[in-house]
Amino acid sequence: MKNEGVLSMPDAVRPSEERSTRTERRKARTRASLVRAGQQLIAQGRTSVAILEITQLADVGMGSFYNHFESKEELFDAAVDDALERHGALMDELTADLDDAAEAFAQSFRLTGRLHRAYPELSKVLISTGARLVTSKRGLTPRALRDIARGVETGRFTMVDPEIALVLAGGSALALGQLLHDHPERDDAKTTDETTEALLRTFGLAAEEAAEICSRPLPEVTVSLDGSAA
Amino acid sequence: MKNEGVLSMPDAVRPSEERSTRTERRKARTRASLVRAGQQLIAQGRTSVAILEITQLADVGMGSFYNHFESKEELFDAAVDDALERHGALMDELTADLDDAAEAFAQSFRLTGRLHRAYPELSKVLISTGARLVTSKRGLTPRALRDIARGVETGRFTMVDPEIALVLAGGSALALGQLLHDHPERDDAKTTDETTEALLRTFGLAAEEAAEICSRPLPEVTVSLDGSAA
DNA sequence: ACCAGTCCTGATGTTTTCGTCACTGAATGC
DNA sequence: GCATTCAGTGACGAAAACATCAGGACTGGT
Repeated sequence: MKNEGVLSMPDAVRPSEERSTRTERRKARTRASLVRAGQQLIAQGRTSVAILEITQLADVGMGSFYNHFESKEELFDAAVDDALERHGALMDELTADLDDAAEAFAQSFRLTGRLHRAYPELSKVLISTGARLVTSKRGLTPRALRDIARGVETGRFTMVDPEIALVLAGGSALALGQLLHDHPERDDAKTTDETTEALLRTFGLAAEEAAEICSRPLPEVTVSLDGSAA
Repeated sequence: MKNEGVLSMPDAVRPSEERSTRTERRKARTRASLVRAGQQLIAQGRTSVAILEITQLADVGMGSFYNHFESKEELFDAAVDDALERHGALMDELTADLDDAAEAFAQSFRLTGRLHRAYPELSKVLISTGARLVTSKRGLTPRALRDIARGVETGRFTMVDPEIALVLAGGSALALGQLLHDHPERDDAKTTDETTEALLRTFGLAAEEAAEICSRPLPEVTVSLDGSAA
C-alpha cells in the first residue's frame, strides 16, 4: 500500500494530472536523490557499495532507502532506466519535426555521440547498460527501431532487416561512447559523424547523401542528470 | 614473498620453459577452478556473491581464494581476461592460413556469431565485458584491429579509419550476441552472416563479393570454458 | 627417510552490511 | 484546530562476509 505503479515516470511531475500534493513532491524528490546517487555510482563503476553510502551520497536518511527500493539492484535498475528514458525522450523531442527518417536517425546518433563527451556521467550510465541496450524495450531502443522501420517503409533504407540494423547502430553507439571516453584526444564530432555516415551507407543511402546529411547543423542541447533540458 | 610476477600467463603452462613440476600444475589447477567458477557466475550475472560461495562452486577450500586473488574484482577480471584471450587465440588459430584480410575478418566474425549460441556461457562472459571490449588491449580486439588494418593496407577495405571500423565491428559483435540470446527463435547463422555482410560492405567491399565471402563454409570448431579446443 | 618449501584448508574473531522499527515532524482533511 | 496519515530518520540487533592463520597434505630435493 505504499507506492503503486508510479515507477514509470518518477522524477518529473506527471503532465496529465496536475494533482501533486506537497507530500508527493517531497517523496518524488527523495526518490530522485536516490536515483541520482545511483547514477553517480554507476558512472564511477562503484556498484557494490553499502546502502548506507548510497543514502549518504543522496543526502537522505538510511531508512528512506527502503521506502523506495527493496534492494540495491532495484535502485540501479531504476537509475539506468531513468537515464535511458530521459535520453530517449530528449532525442524524440529534438527530432520530432524531421520528416525524413534517415535524417531523424542520423541526428539522434550524432547527438548521442556528442553527448558522450558533453555529459560523461549520463553517457557512462548508458554505456553501463551494455549490450542489453539493443534488446531493451525502453529508452533509446524502441525509438531507434521506429526510425529505422520508418526508413525502410519510406524506402529511404534499402537494408532489409530492421533488427540487424539496430544491432549495428546500437552496438556502434555503445562502442563509440567507450572509444571517446578512452581516447580523449579524438575529435568527438568528427568521429561520430564518420560513424553515422558509415551506418547510413550501410542502411542503403548513397555515399554523397550520407555525407551531406551528416554535415547538417545540429540543434543545441543542454541536459543534465537531474532532468532539466533546453 | 608468496608469488611474484607470475600473473601474466596464469593458466597454461609457460610455453618456453617446459619445467612444470607437479606442484605448479596443482596450483594452476586450483586457480583454473576459481577462474572457471568466476566465469560461471559472470554468465549467470551473479557477481556479488560471497567469496565462500565462489570457492564452493570451484570446489576448493575457502582459504585458497586468497592464495590466488586479493579480491573478487581481481578474480572476475581474470575470468573475463581468460575468456577473451582464449577466444582471441582460437580465432587466430582458425584464420591463420587465410591470406585475404577480408576473409579472415569475416570468418572470425561469423564464427563468433555461431559461438553465441553454441557456447552461451563463454559468450555471456564476453558480452559482460561490455563496450570496453572495443578499447581493450587484450583478446579479440587487437586481432580484429590487425585484420582490419591489414585489409586497409592491402586495399581490400577502402574505409579509412581502422578504429571506427573496429567500433562498428566490435559493437555489432556484442549487440549481435545479445540479440541472439534474447531471441532464441532467430536463425543465428543467417543473422550473423547478414551482419557480417553488412560490415564488409561498410568497409568497402562490393555487395556481391561480401555475399560470396559470407557464404563460404566455416571450419568446425569445438571449444569449452575449460580450455579444450579442437 | 627426512626436511624444507609450497599450497590447501576451514575454523575463527573481526568487521561490515543488512533491514527493521519505533519515533518524529510535516501535511492534509475534517 | 485537531487528528490522522505518511514519508523520513537513524539506532540497533541480527546476519553475513571478510581475511587471517595455524595446522595439514603433498612435493621435490638431499
